[in-house]
Amino acid sequence: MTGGAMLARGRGVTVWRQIAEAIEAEIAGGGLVPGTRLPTEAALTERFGVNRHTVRQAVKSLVDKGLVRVTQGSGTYVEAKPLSYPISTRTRFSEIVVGQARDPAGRLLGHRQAGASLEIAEALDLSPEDPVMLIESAHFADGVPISWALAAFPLPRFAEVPEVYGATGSITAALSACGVPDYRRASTRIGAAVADATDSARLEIAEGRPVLVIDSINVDPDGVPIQWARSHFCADRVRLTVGG
Amino acid sequence: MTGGAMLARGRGVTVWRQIAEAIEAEIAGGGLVPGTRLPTEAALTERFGVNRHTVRQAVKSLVDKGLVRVTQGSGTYVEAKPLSYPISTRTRFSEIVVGQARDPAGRLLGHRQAGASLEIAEALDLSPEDPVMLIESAHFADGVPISWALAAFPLPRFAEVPEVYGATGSITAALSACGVPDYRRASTRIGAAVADATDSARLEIAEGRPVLVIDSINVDPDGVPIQWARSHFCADRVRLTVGG
DNA sequence: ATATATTTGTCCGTATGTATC
DNA sequence: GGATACATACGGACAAATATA
Repeated sequence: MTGGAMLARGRGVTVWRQIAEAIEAEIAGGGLVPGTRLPTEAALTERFGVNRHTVRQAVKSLVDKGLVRVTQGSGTYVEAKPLSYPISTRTRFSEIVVGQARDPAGRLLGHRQAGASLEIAEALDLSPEDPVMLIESAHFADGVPISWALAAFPLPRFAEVPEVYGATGSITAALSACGVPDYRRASTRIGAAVADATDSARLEIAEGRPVLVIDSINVDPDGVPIQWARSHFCADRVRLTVGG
Repeated sequence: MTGGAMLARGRGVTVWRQIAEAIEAEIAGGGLVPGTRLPTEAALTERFGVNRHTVRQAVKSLVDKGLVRVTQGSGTYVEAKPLSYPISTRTRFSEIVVGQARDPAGRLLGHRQAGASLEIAEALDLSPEDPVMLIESAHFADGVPISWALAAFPLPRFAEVPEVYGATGSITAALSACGVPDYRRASTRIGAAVADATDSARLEIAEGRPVLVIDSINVDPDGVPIQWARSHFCADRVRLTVGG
């Protein structure tokens, strides 16, 4: 038995592609649940009766499709299916995650006071160099990093934001503590980039993977801008939706 | 005169970064209009009194920021500032481009009849393998590629789409010729990826640059799905906006 | 159409300052 | 302090793509 019984050689479909499709079918069919580890390269090599490089090429194609993630020294893991992330006037990270039966978390990475840059000043209707509170945070679903963000809040009104956010992991709670019971999304700009070293570390993805970069402005019920944010989403783990 | 009078060495800011910021300031200040060519590497080398490699690193950082584009053998050129692309129920490429004082164009790359894939069948409310017309097209602003798309239309209702689109470069005109005077966007899903060989060729960008991948469904006034499309936007040349 | 010059891309090096352990 | 790794800065040669005469 030389293995590779299901492989059709010399019929126009490369071997690595057949292997990739076989694994993909297992994932789609539910045989491989998100989070589980794929068989090792050695095991796949034996199972399909091919060279290790062929298996690696197949796995690489699945990585490029965002279906699996490889961690050197650990193994290859099935990715969760992308989070569907609606962009609306009432966009709340935790509500979106809970709505898809997953467990949200937010973590404060750091904060500092600074003068508003030109961009932030314009977004928040301030003058340049007016004091703002900058906070960096990371956001997770089921423990997997989804996004990280740099956000700016006008001072002195929102001086307590870092403290409350650090304790609760919730922007909604932090704003509420500052006397803003509700807020809504006033504008959203969406771009894309490739992950740099920071994205790579915070999102636990390789440099060069795609990220969605979203600039947003939230306003209070009176329409006064209270938060500017630039969020970096791991594009492999999220699909933004608007309308329908 | 050894050049580089405005460079501050040994003060914590690297030389290549100072050069990049100097060029960026010229672009922001209007001294370098979009489309114009930057001085050659040799010229910048002399002007700043540094090694060519240092200039190249500065230019590379501007490329990564999407401010300039380099073409081997030709030069490096200032990029146009990104097109602001609103996503709404009434999204029309040509209207958006004209609204920003730029010149839109659409080109038919190819078309073929095929059976609907699972994804397309679901989007258009058909059964799998029902006949659809697939067309590939590319879209430009001022002659610069902005996006390309694969679109599917139900048959036989939209058999004439390729012919009219090929002649006019307008989806609106093609649908109108098939008896659909108006249509609206029913759903939009946004993801991101890195450019593959196809994206690279059609958008005239390097492989590995970011692209925005947008799946959209358009419906006629009765709410019947008439078009599914997967568009690939050059992320360096577009910012999607929603709301505000 | 062909040849030449121009311009960027890549590779081989060397040396130096800085951060880290 | 010493060892090490890494990014920066510089020098030169040639290849590849483009522009031009």
